[in-house]
Amino acid sequence: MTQAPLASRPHDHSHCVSHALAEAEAICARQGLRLTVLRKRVLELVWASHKPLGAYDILGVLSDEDGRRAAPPTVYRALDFLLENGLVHRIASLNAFVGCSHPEHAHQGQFLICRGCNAAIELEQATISDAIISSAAGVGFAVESQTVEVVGLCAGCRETA
Amino acid sequence: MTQAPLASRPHDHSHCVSHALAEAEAICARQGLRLTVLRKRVLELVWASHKPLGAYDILGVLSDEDGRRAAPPTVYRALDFLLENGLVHRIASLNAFVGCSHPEHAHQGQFLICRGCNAAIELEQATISDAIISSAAGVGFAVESQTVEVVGLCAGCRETA
DNA sequence: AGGAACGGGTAATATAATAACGTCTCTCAC
DNA sequence: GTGAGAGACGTTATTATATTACCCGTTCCT
Repeated sequence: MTQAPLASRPHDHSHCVSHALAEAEAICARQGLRLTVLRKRVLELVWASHKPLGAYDILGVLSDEDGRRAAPPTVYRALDFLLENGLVHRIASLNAFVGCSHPEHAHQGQFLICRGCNAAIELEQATISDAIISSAAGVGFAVESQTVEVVGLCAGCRETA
Repeated sequence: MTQAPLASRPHDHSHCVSHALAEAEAICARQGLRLTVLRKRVLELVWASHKPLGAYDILGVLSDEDGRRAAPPTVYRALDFLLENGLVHRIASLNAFVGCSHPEHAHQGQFLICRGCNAAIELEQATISDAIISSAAGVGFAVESQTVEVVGLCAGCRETA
């Protein structure tokens, strides 16, 4: 049994944030991408917790914090950039966004979403994607992208309950 | 290799529709549920093809066909009923609905969505859900519901391409 | 300097879903 | 049979999510 992921247990969360930002800087520098102030701020907000955050929540914070009421495209453009470059994931079943735990390499996220604490735990299990790919192949279907989003209770919330 | 599912190859689709409606009637009768005219019509529309259909598409058809402009709650209530009773599935990544191929028993659908023809092929593979459940268990997470939605190309569209 | 590419502001609109309230019609106990 | 309650559905309004179109300024390249 592997160690439970950080998202599902108490931890010094500021490490997550600073680590994610530093990694984003490094990746963008390496690939010649511009991590602008806005994009960095949006990434920071998404990483503010392990709970997926809606675009309009981000919009609300941005609007509050600098007085100027930000408009949707501002946030969606930043999110598009972050998505395209693998720095955040979109959770389709929640219409929300969460920081990517492993931005250093391309991958499809698999998410465990706790209905107790709302945290999204990112997995990257070959057993799951392999099962999907081979089941699909069995009916002649060629997989290009996968969405795996699971709702349930994380270890912490199960104890509490 | 199992036989390719109907959704992914040419077939007499009217059989799908009449079979689905008959099965829905039977299930509702058995469980004392009321498959009203509206609910039946919505189910029929969802089954009109194997392509997931948006709530507002359904709304459009209903409005057109009987002159009275139907309102969103009309459709959403019918869809809620059909979802609760396992007669249709919702595809979160498309905000759309598709007829359930196996309404006779409760299950979570797994979907292969073809980006060529837009058809959604429903799977029910234990290998996939088992992989998910055991990966989740590995981090102490108890699964309650799964969303598995895969985009790619179906057998027919691969040939064509 | 000229101009393409990019980032981002702004207004409007599209798309998806829900809330709140009213009415009608069953059904069932009495 | 009648009235109370439940369920189905109409109607209006509102909220939530996302995109389009257009503009402007900066940067970078030549």
